[in-house]
Amino acid sequence: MKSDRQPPMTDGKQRLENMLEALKSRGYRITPQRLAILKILAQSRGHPSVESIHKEVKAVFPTTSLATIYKTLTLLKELGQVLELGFADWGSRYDGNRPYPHPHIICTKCGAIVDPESESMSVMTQEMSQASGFRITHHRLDFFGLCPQCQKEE
Amino acid sequence: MKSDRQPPMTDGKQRLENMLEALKSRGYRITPQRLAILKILAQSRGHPSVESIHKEVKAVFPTTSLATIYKTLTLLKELGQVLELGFADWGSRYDGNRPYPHPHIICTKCGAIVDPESESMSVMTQEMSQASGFRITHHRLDFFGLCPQCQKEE
DNA sequence: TTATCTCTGGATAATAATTATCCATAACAC
DNA sequence: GTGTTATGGATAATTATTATCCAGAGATAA
Ligand SMILES: [Mn+2]
Ligand SMILES: [Mn+2]
Ligand SMILES: [Zn+2]
Ligand SMILES: [Zn+2]
Repeated sequence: MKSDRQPPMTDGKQRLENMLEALKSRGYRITPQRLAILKILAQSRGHPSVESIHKEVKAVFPTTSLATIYKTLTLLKELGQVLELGFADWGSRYDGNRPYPHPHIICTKCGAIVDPESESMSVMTQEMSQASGFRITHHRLDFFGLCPQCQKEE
Repeated sequence: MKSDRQPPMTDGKQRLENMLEALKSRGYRITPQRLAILKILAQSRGHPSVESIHKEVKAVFPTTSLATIYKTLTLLKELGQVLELGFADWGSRYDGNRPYPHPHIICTKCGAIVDPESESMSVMTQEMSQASGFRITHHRLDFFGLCPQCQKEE
């Protein structure tokens, strides 16, 4: 009955507050450019790319450099406030709503990335650690395929 | 009872035959350089990098170019004979023994990559497909942490 | 408000893995 | 063996990301 919309852990507002606090509490300045980037990350549900963030920020501050986007993302990564999905073949994508490892489903045609609900990773991590002797710190799980929209257009 | 050694689907010999057949049957030539690369991929269990393959091949054919390694790996990927593990931050690693999606455990300190035994991915894939509406074609699952050796050296 | 001090943004160069290009030559079917 | 054509080697090009540099914005206190 209820939608297939995926509610984040917290709403965008709360996430923005968390990010701002993470910066402020460590003495980082809240500049207009940074604020704009944080807002985009906190509100977006589509795992934006560096380019798309840059485009959005430039709509408000036209002189914004690409380097500023990269710098801010690097900072947020260090503070654990954003999850980077790095890809070998194309640019990275970022999740500011769930800055911790979680599965993703990626459309290989249009590039859409969505967050499925899932829990079973923790048990699997446990098993892996047990069997291999590794002390596992994090993981990355991507599913690839065609989204419903792109299936129609086939 | 049985060892913790990880037996590949087939032994190196058989894998080499499969790869050679995949090339021959489609009209690709078996050059000394290609043969050397295939042997390395078929025998190695450590998910070699382009650089390490290059180094090994050059030991036999000193004039071998890095481009040749890349070309051969691209070809084998197209034929489904090697699995590429692409990383955003460092070079790719390759699995010639299990050229299909399977989990990996990666040491973030020394770069070791091992194949754990695991089955539970297929059920998880099923769930994901069901819940998201995606038609899932493949996946990628990496666990990151410290290998037993690097834990000791901490 | 003003002075001071440091952090940050913008411009641009540098980096590094991978891919593209070019052509002499090795592979292989005949 | 010969002829055709794919392949190897050298090298340039590509592209996402990082490093560098410095003017100026933001914080802070007088
Ligand atoms: Mn996500
Ligand atoms: Mn493997
Ligand atoms: Zn799509
Ligand atoms: Zn290690």
